[in-house]
Amino acid sequence: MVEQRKLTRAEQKALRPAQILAAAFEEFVSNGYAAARVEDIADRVGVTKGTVYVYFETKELLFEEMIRDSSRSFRDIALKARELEGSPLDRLVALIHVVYQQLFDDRQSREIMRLVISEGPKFPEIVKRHERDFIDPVIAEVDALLSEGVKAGMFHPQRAGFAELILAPVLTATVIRLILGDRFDLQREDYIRAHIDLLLNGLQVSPSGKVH
Amino acid sequence: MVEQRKLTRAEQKALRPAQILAAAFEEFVSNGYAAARVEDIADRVGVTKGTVYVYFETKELLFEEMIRDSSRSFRDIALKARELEGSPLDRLVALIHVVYQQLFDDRQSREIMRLVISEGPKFPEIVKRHERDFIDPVIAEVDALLSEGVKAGMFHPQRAGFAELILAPVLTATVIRLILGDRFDLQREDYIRAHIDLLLNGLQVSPSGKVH
Amino acid sequence: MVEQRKLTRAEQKALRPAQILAAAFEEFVSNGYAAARVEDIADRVGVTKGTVYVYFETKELLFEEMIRDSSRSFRDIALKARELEGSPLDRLVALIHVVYQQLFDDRQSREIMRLVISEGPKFPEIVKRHERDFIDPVIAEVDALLSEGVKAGMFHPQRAGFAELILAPVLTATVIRLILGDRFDLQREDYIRAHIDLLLNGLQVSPSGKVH
Amino acid sequence: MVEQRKLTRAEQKALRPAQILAAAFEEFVSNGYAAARVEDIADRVGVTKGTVYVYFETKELLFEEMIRDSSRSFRDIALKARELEGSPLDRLVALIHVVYQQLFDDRQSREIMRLVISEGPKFPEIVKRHERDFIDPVIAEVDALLSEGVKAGMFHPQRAGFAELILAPVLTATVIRLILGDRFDLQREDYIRAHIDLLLNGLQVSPSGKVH
DNA sequence: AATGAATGAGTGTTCATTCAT
DNA sequence: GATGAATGAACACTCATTCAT
Repeated sequence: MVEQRKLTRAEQKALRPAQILAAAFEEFVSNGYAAARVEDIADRVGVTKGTVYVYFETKELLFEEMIRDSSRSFRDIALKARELEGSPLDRLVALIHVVYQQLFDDRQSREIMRLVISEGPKFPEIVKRHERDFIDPVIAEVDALLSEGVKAGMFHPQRAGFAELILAPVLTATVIRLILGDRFDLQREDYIRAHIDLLLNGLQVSPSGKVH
Repeated sequence: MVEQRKLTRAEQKALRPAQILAAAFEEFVSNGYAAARVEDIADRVGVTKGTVYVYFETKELLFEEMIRDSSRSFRDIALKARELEGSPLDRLVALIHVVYQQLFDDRQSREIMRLVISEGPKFPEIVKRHERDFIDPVIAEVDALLSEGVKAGMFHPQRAGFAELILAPVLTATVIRLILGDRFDLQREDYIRAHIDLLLNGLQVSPSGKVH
Repeated sequence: MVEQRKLTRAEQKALRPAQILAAAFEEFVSNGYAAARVEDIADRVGVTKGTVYVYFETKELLFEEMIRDSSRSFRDIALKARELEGSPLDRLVALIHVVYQQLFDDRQSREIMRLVISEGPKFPEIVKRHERDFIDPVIAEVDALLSEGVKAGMFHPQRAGFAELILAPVLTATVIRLILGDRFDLQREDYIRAHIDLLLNGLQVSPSGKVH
Repeated sequence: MVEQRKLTRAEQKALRPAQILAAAFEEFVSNGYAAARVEDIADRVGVTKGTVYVYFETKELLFEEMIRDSSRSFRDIALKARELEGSPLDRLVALIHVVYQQLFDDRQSREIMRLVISEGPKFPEIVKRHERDFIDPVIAEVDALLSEGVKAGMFHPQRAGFAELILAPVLTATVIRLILGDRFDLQREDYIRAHIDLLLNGLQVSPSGKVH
């Protein structure tokens, strides 16, 4: 207790913003922006409403800072994508695994995605930032990998035109998980294996050039 | 428009529910459930708040009925899926096209998807209904097609395990469109063609059995 | 049905006001003036709100007419009081019985009394009418009886000064019944007998002139 | 009044509930539960509607707490009844005086009685509490006094069967006062004297055992 | 006469925000 | 910095009343 109090006085206050942001994440995620109550956020931290306003000017600014704060693991996708090594194929497969880890597995990322979808129309800034910081870089990275693979003769040029197609199964699994919650019961490992296998090799037994 | 003032009371009345539901769709889509105002819905129809309550008991019930009402083209996916004819491959391709039309192209379906994602936690009934009426039937239909194709020796058994993978590109495009709105600029035809091509034939030039 | 319809067409309408007044009595009694709903009154009759307004201009006027209409058995007390015959004592006893019948026994009278107590401050006219038509005449009649009895040497002059004292037990029983409702379990006959016995003969074994 | 502005926030706050309850008493008494407006209660205190809700969750709970709070002098009847000393006769007479003081004289008690009569059907809890805390104890006390007096040979056994009869004149005077308001002009002292005299000695000059 | 759709003025309640302590 | 009492602007919902049919 002696040491805790020493930490407390000085550090308690330093921790406040982070505590409030964490509480805000939970409340905004559970209720959405409009229905979340500042008082419930304060209660979660164990302080009163007024205290929240000491650190954040308005509910709106708190929301925006919370989104920024909770997008960390989101932004890590782009970071990790850039650090990959090996052949284009290896890096593609590794990148896919990264997205499963950072997006599908990570509750925070998933819920931020929900909030971007639901509150986007009201907070265009947030959408733009996510586009700039996450979507665009990842798409760019995938595009680079694909070009490289095509140049190396590994990937079919006409099938490497859309980066979105490469990651679609992760995004789809994530969205379904957002919608169904705990009821979504996916064999994660099998799904990822099938994802990569299908992506690389295709569904048909006798591949044809026919386009439908 | 020419004979609009000919509408009798009785005709007016018969139209009211549909008018209100249409207005409710716009308001709930723009603002989300909590932030939408019953009065704005009424204004949109050109009536007063009280009139909305003549037809819908509460804001909550209005929301639920609006979701049900606006899910029509959503539910048509499952309907149309069942009517397809031809080889498993033909039907698979046709089904994919149906989903682009009914989900990706259709603003109503897209926005309902946004609302299911954002309001789902608060309206579990709605999620369950969508799961039962849309998600499950479509997954089942795709699964049936895949089994049939495998049996016919057309599809690789180990790559036909997850129906979600087949449709992932449509869902992903839809979600990105929800997030980016008008800024999402996709070459629809090329994307669909690439989707199907990649799905059937795979990305790699020399397919391998290697699993990553 | 044949004969009923004949009655219906012509008489249904003649009955409407009475039906509405009866329904209004129930609703106003159950909920009080402010909380009663015109629509509930209409529902009770099996017509729509508009019909009530065909017969009664406003909720307020309906309330007032209902009170007037339902005060019949109330007003009969004064009427019956005037028709009594016999010695002052006989008439006094008979009058007491009449009040038990017309007020304590009669649900309508009791509930009108409740409404006069509760809505009186908002409807002073109603109170004045009740004072003039019921309270004053009955008090006057009792006073006349008492004077006569005193003149005849039957009643103690100093104990015959307040008519209210004579009827207090009936009013009290009625008020308690209003408050407790079905939980009020009074041995009616014994109570009336004790009322009259006590009134005439007093509680003390050795009466004294002492005043406390 | 001189130092009124000296009140600190804390002191103000400590007073608020009592102020609101007092204001609520006036508004509920004047208008009844349904017609009373929370805003008028707030205005009376000099605060805004929101402030009332800081202290009382709902209008209904405010009403119930107000009734409880304003029933003090009501409950004192039972308390004072238990502290009486002297012969059964003395105590009976003293008890009657107590009821005149605490019920007939006291505006708060009278108006609470009005509210119990008018709002009882909607607030059965309140009625039950009043029955348990006030009606039953007083009846019990009077019954005890009567039994004692009968045992002591002071009271006629057959005329001492109903406690209600003993107090009926007070209740009756109170009810009439509730109905007539300021127009009720009673010679209080004479009435009380006549009440007790009549109760003890009876109306008849030559008492008879005859029962009517 | 009867209907019932529509109105609009209200009313209870909520909640982000402020500010004196 | 932290509090929490107070505010006031909203907002869902109600209901007496009207009126075209």
